Parts: sequence; C-alpha cells; structure tokens
Amino acid sequence: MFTKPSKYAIKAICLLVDRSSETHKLLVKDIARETGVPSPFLSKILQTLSRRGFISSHKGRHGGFYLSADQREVLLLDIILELEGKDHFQHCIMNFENCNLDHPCPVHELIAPAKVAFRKSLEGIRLKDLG
Amino acid sequence: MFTKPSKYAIKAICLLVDRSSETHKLLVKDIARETGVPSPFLSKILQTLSRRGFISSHKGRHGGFYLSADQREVLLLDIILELEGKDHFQHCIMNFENCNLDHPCPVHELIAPAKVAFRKSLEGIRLKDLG
DNA sequence: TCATAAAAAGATTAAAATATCTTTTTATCT
DNA sequence: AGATAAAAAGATATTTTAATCTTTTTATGA
Repeated sequence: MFTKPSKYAIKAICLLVDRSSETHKLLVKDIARETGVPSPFLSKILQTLSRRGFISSHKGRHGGFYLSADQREVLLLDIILELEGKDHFQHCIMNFENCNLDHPCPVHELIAPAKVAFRKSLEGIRLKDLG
Repeated sequence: MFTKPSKYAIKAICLLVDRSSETHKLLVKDIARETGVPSPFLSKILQTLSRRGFISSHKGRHGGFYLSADQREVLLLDIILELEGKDHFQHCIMNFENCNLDHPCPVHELIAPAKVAFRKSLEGIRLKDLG
C-alpha cells in the first residue's frame, strides 16, 4: 500500500499528537523505541517532514520533535504525498504507468470507484485525528 | 498498490484472454514485446501461475501459454493473492503488522471502508473480464 | 565560554525486489 | 532418431529500498 517511510511516519505522528507540545518535545530515540522503528531511519523521515514544515524540531539540549497547534491541522494526505511522491494518487490504483481516462488500463473502470473512496478517506484525516 | 509481478501478470493475462486458445498459444517473448515487460521476468511470473493451474502452458514446438475455457473464469483476486501472498488482504490497508479488529491501528476505522470496497471490486473480476 | 545533548547531514552498508543469464527438460516436426 | 523450439528451472546480477554509521551543526545549561 505505502512504503515504510509513510507507515513509520504515521506511527511517529501518533505519538507526537498524543504527547508532544512546544514545551514537551520527543526524542527520536524515544519515538523509535516505542514504535519499533529503526532510530536512524526514523530520524531521516522526521527530518524530511520537519524541513517541509509539517512537524517541528529543535536542535540542542531539550530539543526534539513536536507538533504546533497549526501542524495538528495538517492533512495526513500531505504527509503521504511528501513521502510517496506528489503524484502518488495521480496514478491508476494499480500503478499502471500510462493509465488515464483516455487510455484506461484493463481494470480501470472495475477498480476506479474503490480508488476514489480510498483517496477521499485520506483527505478527511488530519494529524490531530491520529491521537 | 501491488508489486510488479502482479501488474505484469495482469497485462499478460489481458493478451491471453484476447488472443490465446488451446489451439493458439502465445510465446513469452511475444507477450513481453507487446506489454513491454522484461521477457525473462515475465517468464518467471507466468511459470508460477501455470504451476498453480491459473493459466496453461506447453513446452516444445508450438508451445506457449494460453487460457482454457475454465481458466477464463478464474478470479483476478486469486492471481493477486498468489503473487502478493495469501495474506495480502488480511492486513490492514496501511500494511500495519499488528492491526486487527481488537487492536486497530490509528487509521483503521478511518480507512477500513475504503479497504472493503477495494477488495470487493477485485472479487468481482474474472480473467475473462480483462479482455 | 565550554561541555553536552540533541537534530541535521552525509556516507556507507544491508536487504529486498527486480531483472538477466545459463542450463535443462520436453514436445514436435522432419 | 535427430534437430529444433519452446517452457522450466536454477544461478547470477542489478537496482531500489531500507537501515546504519559517522560527522557536523546548533542550542542549552552549568
């Protein structure tokens, strides 16, 4: 369905929603331990999201990752698009390369309704909903 | 969504539905050329499906792959399960390892309806429908 | 202002998925 | 029977993804 970075990100964000704030940041190694995600890999993923402003981080003592009030309103879809590639949902749900409405792939019409439903589900989820 | 073997299999099966029969078999290399799938890799995939009886093959001169009348009734879902693993749809749609109804993952309820819809779509498709 | 604790960044390694190459088996035609 | 054409099977190589290791930067507290 999704690659590991997306799945790991969701797990980490769940903790951030529940337990982080501007005054209480979480360390990568603690998130890694609790979620079972390899720490250096998780670090990379969170750095990416932080760079894009989807989550916050601070270096140095008492540093760590956290979510601001604004960031709790971020759409889960945007996290997924960042980690899977912007065009992830442009594709046919089967991932056929050259499938579009003009040249639908053999299973397009058979599956299209499910695809729409899936994307719609994701669009409705904000980070705060993962708490 | 799916791995390449599944996607390649679907493309190949489309051709088999349209153009193969007990008396007219298709060569791997011809299917490969038309679908753009690497030939030796496609060969592996078709061999797997043939071993399981989802498609037919014959060695030797005038050999090749084809679909019998019975095989045209095979469910696409069974092809996918063979290539992706039997438990592919047991999992949470996010692929979280330990997600089930008792211990749902954070996004489970938010996504579950889309998952049901997707599997249902696949269940309704027979190989003959890909023609 | 120095030591330290944290993320950030870069480089490297490992594992999994994808693709190719080589050899073997088998059916068919001459 | 022998030659040939095809799939089957096995071994190897390449690419991509995942994971780790090392160094750098930066904020904080003593």
